[in-house]
Amino acid sequence: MESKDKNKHEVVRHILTEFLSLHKLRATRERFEILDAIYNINGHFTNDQLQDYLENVCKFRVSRATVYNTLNLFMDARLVVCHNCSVPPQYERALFVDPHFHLICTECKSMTEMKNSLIGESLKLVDTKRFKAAYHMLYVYGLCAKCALRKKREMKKLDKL
Amino acid sequence: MESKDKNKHEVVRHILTEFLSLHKLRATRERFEILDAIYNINGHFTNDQLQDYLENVCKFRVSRATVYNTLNLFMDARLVVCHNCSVPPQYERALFVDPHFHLICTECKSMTEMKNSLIGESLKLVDTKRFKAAYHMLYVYGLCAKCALRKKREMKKLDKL
DNA sequence: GTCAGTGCAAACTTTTTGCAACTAC
DNA sequence: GTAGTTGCAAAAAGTTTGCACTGAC
Repeated sequence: MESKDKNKHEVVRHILTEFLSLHKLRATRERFEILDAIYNINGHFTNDQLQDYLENVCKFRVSRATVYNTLNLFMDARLVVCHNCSVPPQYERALFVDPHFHLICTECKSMTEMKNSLIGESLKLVDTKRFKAAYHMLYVYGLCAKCALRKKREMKKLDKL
Repeated sequence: MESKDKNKHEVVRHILTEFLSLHKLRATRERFEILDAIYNINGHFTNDQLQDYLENVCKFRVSRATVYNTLNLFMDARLVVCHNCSVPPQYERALFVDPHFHLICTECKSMTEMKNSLIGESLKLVDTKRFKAAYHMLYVYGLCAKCALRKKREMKKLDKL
């Protein structure tokens, strides 16, 4: 593990420790193992994929319910964000990621990232009296290259009928 | 019904007719009743709420499966958009709505709208070669006023322990 | 007349819950 | 020791599917 990565893990573990202590919750091994796993995975993952990763890569068994519970806890702690655009939902770490938004294909439901630095500024306009904004998600829906091509072909076929 | 509203319904019915004909799908009564209902409802609605509205307000019985099927069809036709941020997902008409984005409370999951005219411009930058952008959704997560107050009180309570 | 679309119920997937056992504090 | 947390299995919630019937073309 690189020293930069080691530091990343230390930072998020510290945030979790603080959060647990502030909310009078317990520092269980499960919570820290799951946190480590999440900050080792690059990109998006589902509940199931996280459980598989824990079992196969980290050699750490957890129950499905605990993964659910822990992901919810981490979302409260702002350590993880959830993308509900697909079923099952996909999760992603909230810290140590470059600002980006998501391109979602309305056909195949695939989700890809695109780097972004523009939106953040506009959001400062959000009324802070009636709503305390913490973070935002921008989803751009459309067609990925593959599906756009396939759809074009299907349309041509229909025309010929 | 106002003449503006009547026109709105005619426009979306026409779009649906075109879409169905293009895709060799059938113009069933169900599809048009559901379309009318959607463009009468203001704001967001769930599958269930739509079915209730159809039954109680429109006096038109449809099966749950048909509501699911039809909403999926309307999403393909870009007549409806879906917000998956909550379970069950909420739908909203895609046309005849002012540009807006959504404020989602991470505590109570409530979703409110905020008018917006800024984001659209930035999106023109999305690479059109690899992804054909059609529309976008911006979700701002945070705390609604009610939950922010409640959380603040809870924190104070914890401090006293 | 044909076959896409619908209604209904059953099946399936995903998430939550209840309870006994465990363990952080 | 107490009570929060976990694992497991059962239940609940949400969505899809199979099949017989209906109705658009």
